[in-house]
Amino acid sequence: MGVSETFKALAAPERRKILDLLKHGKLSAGEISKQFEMSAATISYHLTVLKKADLVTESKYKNYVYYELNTSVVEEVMMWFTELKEGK
Amino acid sequence: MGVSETFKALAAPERRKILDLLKHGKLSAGEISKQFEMSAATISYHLTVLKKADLVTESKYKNYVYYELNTSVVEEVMMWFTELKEGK
DNA sequence: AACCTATTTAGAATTTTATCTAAATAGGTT
DNA sequence: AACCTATTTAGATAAAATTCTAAATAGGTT
Repeated sequence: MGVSETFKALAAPERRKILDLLKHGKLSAGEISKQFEMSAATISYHLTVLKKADLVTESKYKNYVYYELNTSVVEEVMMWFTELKEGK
Repeated sequence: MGVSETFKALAAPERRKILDLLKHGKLSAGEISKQFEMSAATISYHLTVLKKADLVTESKYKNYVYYELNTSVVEEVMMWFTELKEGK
């Protein structure tokens, strides 16, 4: 829930790719997993990191787990950058 | 020189604090170091990380090394966020 | 040259991350 | 209930990041 977790989450290309995939809407863990070479367990790990950083939210339907981009945290980090740039 | 390096560099609170210190102008490695409990060697390490991420630039004067914020990379990362948010 | 101050580099120890396989859990369907 | 599919958790291993102390380098001053 802190800025460190957010940046840490964004530091891995795999996780940024996941966010990119989610730009156009919800996807299940499996649908996300298919876009990578890594094991489903590893993708699950990356999804957990993104979830802890509040960059995605999850919802369940049947035996699927859907992930969705959480743009409010993106706003928060943009704010951080703006303040850095403006020397506030 | 990549987005990963930038985010990785920003993920540590010590390094974000260094950037904050540099918001109002150049500081030498020693002046920065004084603001932390850590050894000068460790701060030097963090400065190297920031330098590799292009978040700071360095210049030498006498036996001092001055560090300065590099705002152009900040712009670049803001762009990345904007595209994520706008779903481009 | 000898010395002093500032900073970085080297090497070691510790912690954190990332990945895999195998097993566990959860929800349907037959 | 038995089974199948989707996903996560556990445990192990390997790699990367963080920190320290001690030594090396760089630039002045005396």
